[in-house]
Amino acid sequence: MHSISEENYIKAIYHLQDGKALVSTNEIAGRMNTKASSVTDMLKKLADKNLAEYVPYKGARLTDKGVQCANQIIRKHRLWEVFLVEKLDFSWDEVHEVAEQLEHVQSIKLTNELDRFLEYPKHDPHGDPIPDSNGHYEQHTQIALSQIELGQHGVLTGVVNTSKDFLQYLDKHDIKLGSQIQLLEREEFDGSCRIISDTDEIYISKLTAESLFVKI
Amino acid sequence: MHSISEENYIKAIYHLQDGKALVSTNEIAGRMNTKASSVTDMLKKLADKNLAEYVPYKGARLTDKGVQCANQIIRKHRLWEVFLVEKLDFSWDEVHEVAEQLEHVQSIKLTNELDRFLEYPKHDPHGDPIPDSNGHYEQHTQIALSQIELGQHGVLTGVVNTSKDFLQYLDKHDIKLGSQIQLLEREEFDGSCRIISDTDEIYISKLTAESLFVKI
DNA sequence: TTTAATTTTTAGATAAGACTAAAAATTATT
DNA sequence: AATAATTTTTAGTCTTATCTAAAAATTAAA
Repeated sequence: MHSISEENYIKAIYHLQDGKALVSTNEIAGRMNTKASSVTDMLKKLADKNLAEYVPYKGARLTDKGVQCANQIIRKHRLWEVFLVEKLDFSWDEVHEVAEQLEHVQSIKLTNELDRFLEYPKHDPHGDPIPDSNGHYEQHTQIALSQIELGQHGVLTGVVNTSKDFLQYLDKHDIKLGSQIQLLEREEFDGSCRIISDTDEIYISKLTAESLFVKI
Repeated sequence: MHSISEENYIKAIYHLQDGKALVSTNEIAGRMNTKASSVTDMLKKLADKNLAEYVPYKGARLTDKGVQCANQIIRKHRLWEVFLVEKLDFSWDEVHEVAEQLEHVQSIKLTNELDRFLEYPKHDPHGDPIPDSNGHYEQHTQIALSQIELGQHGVLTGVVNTSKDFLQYLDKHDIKLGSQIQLLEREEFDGSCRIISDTDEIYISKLTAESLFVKI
């Protein structure tokens, strides 16, 4: 179908184009650790294949066909992440690199059977939604833990910070997707919070509270 | 580590070199659907990397390092085949193509965790042995069904013919790896056999009997 | 054992994808 | 608005892995 390189560009543009009319060559180069000239070459190719609209000197954006393609890659990536964490005991911070490889395996049957085997998960281990076989997904109403009211509780559904250090910090405190979280107290002067995660009472910083998303 | 192309050549040489002192360029080209000139190029490269010994005009053979590498690729391939059949409901004849892709994913942790998840299977769905993480495997004592004595029984441990048609034929008659098989009768004039597979009594041709291997 | 047939290698070309350096276009600044 | 700074593209090179066609080596046959 498409080369691994093409797929990686499609994915990068998809993640960058959120809202924006056009994504610039340099933005793509930055995200992919490549040079602008390489990006230009690929944008022409993606435009030829009707996967992206490309306006020289202005940037590019995925066509509907390109978005569809991106959704399938993301679907595979996130399903594999669920598999690695739930079945193979990987931790949050270890899955990405391997999922980057697995997402390029071409077999519609493989993807759909994996989906079934995992019992049609709606979100990956970071809380990001998993598109179904038609590319559709529900963006759940999540709110940052730093935004909810005192005493309120919710279920951890996602994180915005996916750095290794942060994910390991969460693991250490046994804060995981699906954890029941209640906000007990918030210090006004520094925004730090006292919360209950499942049964443990812990203190978290403002930055952490802003990085955790819950469904209320 | 090694490119996908290199890995495919290593695998091909490994399967061809059984016993033989050297595998010829043309044999490799034939197995890989490529041209002899491409094989020559790659043999030089593998020799440079100390993965194969290459004697111009004579052929090549894997070094110990090459054999080790081949075993790891085969280990991954066969583990994925088990996964596809046991967990994702693939049939025998559907797994190969997908496993060919999955075997190139680089992550030692992935391979070993998959092995654990599948409970350290000793054989793949075709009965071929799966090397352990050190590259060792036990070649079990299997014998063709056509060779055993009347009345004797065994467990189906492998097939030599892996054509789609043959595997589908076996599925149709519910003959699968691990099936308890007993030889009831053999016609001398054409070598066909009457057998019991688990609970079903069926007739099979000489060719089929020669293609089924059992552990007695 | 000399010629014929086959196999293998070399030489040169091609395609994908990435790079550097220079040129061109765009945006920002005075 | 003219110049400076930045961004983007073009042109040309490199690497990997292929291929074709021709040359060289090996093997088979007369």
